[in-house]
Amino acid sequence: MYADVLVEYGVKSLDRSFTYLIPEHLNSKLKKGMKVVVPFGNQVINGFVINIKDKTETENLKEIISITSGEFVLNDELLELGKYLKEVSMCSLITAYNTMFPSSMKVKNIKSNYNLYDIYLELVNKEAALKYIETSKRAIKRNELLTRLLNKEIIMQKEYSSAVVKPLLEEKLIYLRKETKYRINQNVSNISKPKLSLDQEKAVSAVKLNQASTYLIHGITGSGKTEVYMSLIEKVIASGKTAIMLVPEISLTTQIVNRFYSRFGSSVAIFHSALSAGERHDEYKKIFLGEVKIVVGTRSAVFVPLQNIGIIVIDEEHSTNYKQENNPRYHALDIAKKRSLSHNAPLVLGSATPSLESYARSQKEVYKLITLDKRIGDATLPKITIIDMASEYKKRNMIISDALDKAIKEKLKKKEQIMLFLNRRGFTRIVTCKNCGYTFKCPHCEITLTYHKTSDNLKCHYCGYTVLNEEKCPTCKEHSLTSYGLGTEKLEAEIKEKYLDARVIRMDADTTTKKGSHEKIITMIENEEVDIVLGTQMISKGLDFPKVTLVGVINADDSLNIPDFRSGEYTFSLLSQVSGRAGRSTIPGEVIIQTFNPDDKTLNFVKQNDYLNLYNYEMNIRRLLKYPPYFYLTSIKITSKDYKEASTDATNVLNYLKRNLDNNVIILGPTTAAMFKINNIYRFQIILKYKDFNYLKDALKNLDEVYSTNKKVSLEIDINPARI
DNA sequence: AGCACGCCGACT
DNA sequence: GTCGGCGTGCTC
Repeated sequence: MYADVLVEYGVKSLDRSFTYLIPEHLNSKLKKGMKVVVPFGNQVINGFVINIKDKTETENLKEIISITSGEFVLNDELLELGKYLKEVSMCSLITAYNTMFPSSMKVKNIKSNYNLYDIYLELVNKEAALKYIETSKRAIKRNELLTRLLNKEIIMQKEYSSAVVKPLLEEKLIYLRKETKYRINQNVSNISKPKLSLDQEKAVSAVKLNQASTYLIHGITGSGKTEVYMSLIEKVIASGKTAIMLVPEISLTTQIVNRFYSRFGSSVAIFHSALSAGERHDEYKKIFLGEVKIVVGTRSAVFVPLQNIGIIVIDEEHSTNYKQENNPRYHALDIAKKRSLSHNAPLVLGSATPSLESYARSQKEVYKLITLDKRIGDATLPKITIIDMASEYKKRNMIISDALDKAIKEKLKKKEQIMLFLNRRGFTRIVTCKNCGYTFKCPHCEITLTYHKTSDNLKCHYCGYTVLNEEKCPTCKEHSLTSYGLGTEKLEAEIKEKYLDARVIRMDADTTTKKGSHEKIITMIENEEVDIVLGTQMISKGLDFPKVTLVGVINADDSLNIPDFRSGEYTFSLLSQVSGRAGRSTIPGEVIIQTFNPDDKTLNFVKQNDYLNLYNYEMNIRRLLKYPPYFYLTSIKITSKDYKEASTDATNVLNYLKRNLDNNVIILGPTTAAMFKINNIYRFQIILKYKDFNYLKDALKNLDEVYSTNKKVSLEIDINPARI
């Protein structure tokens, strides 16, 4: 028998299988979907079996050395899914299969055994034990052990020393029973499930099970989408099937998974990239063995080997986190759709601010639209005010406007909580010299450095490059450095100074680096140990604190000004999410948005909480400028350490595309990419706009093939990029 | 990806 | 004379 094997290198030049002879002793054991060790050239490497056959043309075959996949095997559905992943993301097949395994099991690193056990002592038979106790009265400990076992007590091996246990084992009076021990264990505490509102009931019954349709739940913040997901999943579980629930980021899995644990107990597994290798192995094992029915996780959880899937839910479906930014550049939504089809199961997308693509599909009835437009209980949407910072500047209010100041003082007096949102970490943004105009920039990325006061240094937020803060300007040696811009660190200092009695906490990438610090801050807010929470996007999503009644957006302009055609959509979504943190229970909430563009359309749609008009307004622009959802995009980045090489090859790629694509495809560029120089690598970009991917599929494949052997210049092809 | 093979330049 | 630079080609 022979096996077709993919080798472990995820490079394009090796993206094909090699045939090996299966040695006699592996003949019955080896199956496709398993990992193996094979000789390759004059090295010994890892491989992955994709096919087993009894005939071959190839001569001089080498033999497979051993099987290394241990307990896990990819099933037929997942083997097919891998081919699909390769197709939609243009990665090599082995890269596709690698991303589908938990990384502890990736072909590259094989650790012999991740399994953990609890070991219990068990009696072989009663009579022998009784006889032993009778005849060896002096063995006090051993007799005690046997007596306890006779009384049906559960005893773990580690309760007794080996001096006690070993002789009993040798005399075959007792034996060891191993029970798999999982690192993550749920505490099952059945909370009574809340009664659904009429709207929620309707939403639940609108979703038809056992049918591969896609639904879009457009539900405003606080409208109880999670409860709808849980009811649907409950129905699915009751019918004997399983469910995948995707959330956009790891910090949200912890929150959601706790709700799932208390509702569904031990039938829930958690799956995301921040689990330790051992934890991931355990969760994967539970899923693989069918011990759990529900998997809650981030993007990568869309590949879990659940069988008999009855529903897939993608919460916050607009989140760009569902698109992987590096190889393989897949979107969890595409994978979920594929799996929904193979399992004949509904796919449910939910968001308060759906992506334009998804909403457009719901308008064309490709997706079935379900709307939830009321908050749960007596909660109402917060009142939103827009403040013009230009006139505040004239009053010398550089950071906090009069209106926000008044509101903060009022809430502090009432002992309610306040959230301040500023989407920029660090202290100040730019440090320049007033004398000669010198600006500190990252030597590797050409990005202005951000000053961090706590560590008194300047950091590049792209590559992490750090220099000590200087007193003098490095070029003109004058003491005339000043800084502009505002980051969360400076905001924190300002707030602490301004509201002396308030308890303030900052939540951003710099204060949540340690494991568990994120949860700690959340607990502090929940226990009302803080009055003012300030932070970046981290505070915008999913958090549900009933005592928060005021949200202040310090500077709404940052996200409006990012150079991406989606900046309006992105700003609307972000600010709606942030605003949604206010007034989630009985006390009405209030939101104050500070900006230099008070007349901006997007901000006024946020103020009116008007998704539909944002949608219409944006769609008009997208249609005129030929952007998604009217056209699809593919971005091709031409990157190299050598500026000249990158530049000339960018032109070469352009010429190739011009020659090989018909005029159905619009070619833009090459331009320097948004982040032109990152980590000393220069990046040029070409954008393609088209209606049908088939117009460019072959040309892209050829390009990719040609550059697979180029060591100086590489191509990054991103189909449907989340950002350009 | 990694490694051998091979063909040119400057050194104990 | 030889050591070593990295361009090219191949791996069941």
